[in-house]
Amino acid sequence: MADSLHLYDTLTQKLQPFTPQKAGRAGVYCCGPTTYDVAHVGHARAAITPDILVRTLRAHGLEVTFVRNVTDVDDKILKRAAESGEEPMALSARMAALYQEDMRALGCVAPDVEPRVSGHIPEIVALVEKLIAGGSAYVAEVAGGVRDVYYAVRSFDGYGKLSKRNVDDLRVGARVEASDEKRDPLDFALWKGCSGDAWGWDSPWGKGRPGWHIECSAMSSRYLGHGFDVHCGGMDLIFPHHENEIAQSEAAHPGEGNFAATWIHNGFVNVDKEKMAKSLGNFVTIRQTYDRNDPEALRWFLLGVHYRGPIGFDTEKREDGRVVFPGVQEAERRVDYLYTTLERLAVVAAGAEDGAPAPKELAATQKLAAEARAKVLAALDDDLNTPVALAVLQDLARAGNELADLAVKKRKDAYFLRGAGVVAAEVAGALRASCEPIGMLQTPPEEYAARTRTRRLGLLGLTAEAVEQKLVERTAARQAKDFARADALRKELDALGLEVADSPTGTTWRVGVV
RNA sequence: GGUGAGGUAGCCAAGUGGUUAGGCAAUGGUUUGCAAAACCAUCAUACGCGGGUUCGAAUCCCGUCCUCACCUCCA
Repeated sequence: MADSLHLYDTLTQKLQPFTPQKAGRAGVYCCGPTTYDVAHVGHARAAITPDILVRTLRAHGLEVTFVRNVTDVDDKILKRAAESGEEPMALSARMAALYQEDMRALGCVAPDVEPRVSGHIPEIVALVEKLIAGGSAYVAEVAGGVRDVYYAVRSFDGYGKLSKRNVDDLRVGARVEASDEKRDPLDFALWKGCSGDAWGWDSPWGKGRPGWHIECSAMSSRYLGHGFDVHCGGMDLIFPHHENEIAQSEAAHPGEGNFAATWIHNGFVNVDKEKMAKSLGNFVTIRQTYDRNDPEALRWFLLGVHYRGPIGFDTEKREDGRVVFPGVQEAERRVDYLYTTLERLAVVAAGAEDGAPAPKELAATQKLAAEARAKVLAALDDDLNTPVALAVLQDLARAGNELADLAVKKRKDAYFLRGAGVVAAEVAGALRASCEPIGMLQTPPEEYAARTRTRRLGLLGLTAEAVEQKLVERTAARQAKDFARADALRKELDALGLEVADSPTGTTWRVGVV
């Protein structure tokens, strides 16, 4: 596989063939959340990108160690906790749990290791000591006997190589804070000292907290070693976060090569062409989308655009005041389509007979099914091109529906149905197998149908019983050939957002995407 | 100012030298007691603008306009 997967590497700014550092294995590190608030859609995108990468690597048979950290010690956490009177670690733990829940619902594979800063203070302290000993960092006295430790940016020759900046440019346009403690305005904190009663840990420099950046150097090294395969994160982390990680890690491992072999960075989620961000106040939380739409719809929505490009997230305010997310709604209809296709195929597949020959007119469909997973993997090999992967799935699903339509048309042709059933099973299997590398369709169809029905009925303020009652009435009217009455009832249900379908085998209903 | 990412048909979005995705919307059709869903067809000789290279350019080169992001916390 090593030569089929190509990833765009931020460091070299080129599409690079992926070659594992250790044969048969891959180490992936992803910058996880700082746990001071609930995650928004931008965080979902940042999580789903490494998810696709890890799935792709595993689909190729590599043994992947996926590390995603939790930054549970940070000034923002301290500030937020102080506002509400909550203990900082309690806030962190609460937000970390919500984050994990959000990502699990999104269908993201769980990290193999999910290290927290609070559990790795000794590793961080050791790394800072090493940097001081190597001349890359220095201790600075702050008022009141408190001591900080700073990284001396100019001591590292490669500084700026990831973000394509040079230190002098930075200096000119710098809005970097100069302070008395820093020898150079560009220097950044490795350890921030604090007084006795403040939130902190003991260290050789007195009580304090780790600076931002150092935790990722310490924890990635602990679990993946220096020079692991892929480091992921949002594009806004390139500078300064990842630049600083490189400086710290490479200074601590002189002569051991690059900190990470490949850097991939996902683009932003935009609202009105502007980056979704806490500071702009234009963010929508992941849970807000889950309230309205299925988590799998959000996944489909996010995969519809290549990870490096911007993706627009629209919100629309309806007359009744409710806010909807048109893009995610559209995605939910697509997800419905896929699950419905699986259900239809299952019906046809139930009529399969072992060894029955596949009908000639389904030869092209069989071919599509046989090739689908390989096509999805080929798309993912091309720098995780998920939009192309989705197109493959839709082509296959269309073929599946064509088959199901044909089976209805030929419902009296027992010979055809036995063979078509075999093909239907092939298509359904291919659909599932092709969805697996992108984490779609991982729920049994009936479970998906049940959970979306429940959610949508709730949004509409309806109960299944009320709907069923209307349908009983309508069925009676239809049997009495009172079509005027039947249509009136249909109209009524339709206005409520319900889709009623009459078929030879009876009437079914579903709630449309709301 | 420095650095980076983008501008593709009504909308979203793949495509990086020659047969080019996929989705949404719209219109027509198959099906249906009527519908919905599904399927078929059309919309699609589109690629910010101006030059150039080439037998041939959305794709390469030069110039130019516009948008966004990072340079401060940020996924």
